[in-house]
Amino acid sequence: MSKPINPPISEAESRVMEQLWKRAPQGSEDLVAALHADTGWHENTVRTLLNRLIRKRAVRAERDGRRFLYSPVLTREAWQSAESRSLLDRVFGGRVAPLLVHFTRNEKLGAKDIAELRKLVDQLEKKERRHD
Amino acid sequence: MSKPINPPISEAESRVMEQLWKRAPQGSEDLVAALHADTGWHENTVRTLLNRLIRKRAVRAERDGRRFLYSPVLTREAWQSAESRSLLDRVFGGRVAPLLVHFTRNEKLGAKDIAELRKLVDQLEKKERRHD
DNA sequence: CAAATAAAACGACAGGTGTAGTGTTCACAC
DNA sequence: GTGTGAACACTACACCTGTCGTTTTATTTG
Repeated sequence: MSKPINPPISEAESRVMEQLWKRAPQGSEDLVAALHADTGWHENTVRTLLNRLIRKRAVRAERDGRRFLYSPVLTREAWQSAESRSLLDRVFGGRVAPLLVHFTRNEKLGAKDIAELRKLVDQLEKKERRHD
Repeated sequence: MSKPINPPISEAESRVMEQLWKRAPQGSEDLVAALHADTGWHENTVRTLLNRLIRKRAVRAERDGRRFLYSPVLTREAWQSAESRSLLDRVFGGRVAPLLVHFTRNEKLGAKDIAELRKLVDQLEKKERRHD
């Protein structure tokens, strides 16, 4: 049983993940091209990041003839969850309410955001009543 | 005019800030004691962190006889804002709604949390109407 | 086959972080 | 005025990150 390790992925690494979440599998050529366009990174920078992501079990590489095809293993949702939870624990003592207060107070929300939030609250209340 | 630099403060450094946010100013003795109790850190570890925080302009030290008294310069709110914004930009593409959806969906909210959220939404809607 | 090249592997290096160890200073107790 | 000890300063060091450079290997082509 090889212990599954999933260390946090770094900022630069997450840029690579973004590409893979958009489309997968992809060969390194495409990844290098897209990321060079986005960030100016050198080819080897991208390869290094890919290898680090593989070591972290966030990406899988499968041979395709002479090259590799890369696919994400970590999902975007799982990553968002991990990062969100980290913020919640580190910065807001694990309590959701202060975090939500912070975001609703300090970020400019458009009418659409507010509508969406209201829908969420309605749903939450309904579930709460059903569940009491 | 020395340009004011405020690099991000690290995880360990934030633990020191927490102590200073609870009470300030404090001498290093108290800080060392509290953080040793909380984390097991050695005295010198705490001093190193304090010095790094001073270099980052997040903490101020004033002489008090032969010792120093330390006070936070960075406020907890400013730090929370910076960290939150960083998550928002890095992980949610700067869009608040998906972040809120994520938190309300994936974190268990108690009745109190929900009530608080509803109050917030009500306020937001009122402001929105006033402001249309 | 030998040369050219593309892809991958491996190595590098500076700056940040976590976590101390060692050196220095200065008031105080003789 | 000398030794002691608390508080501070300086140094260390391994690991992570961002960012490549260099070397090896496999493939294509004249």
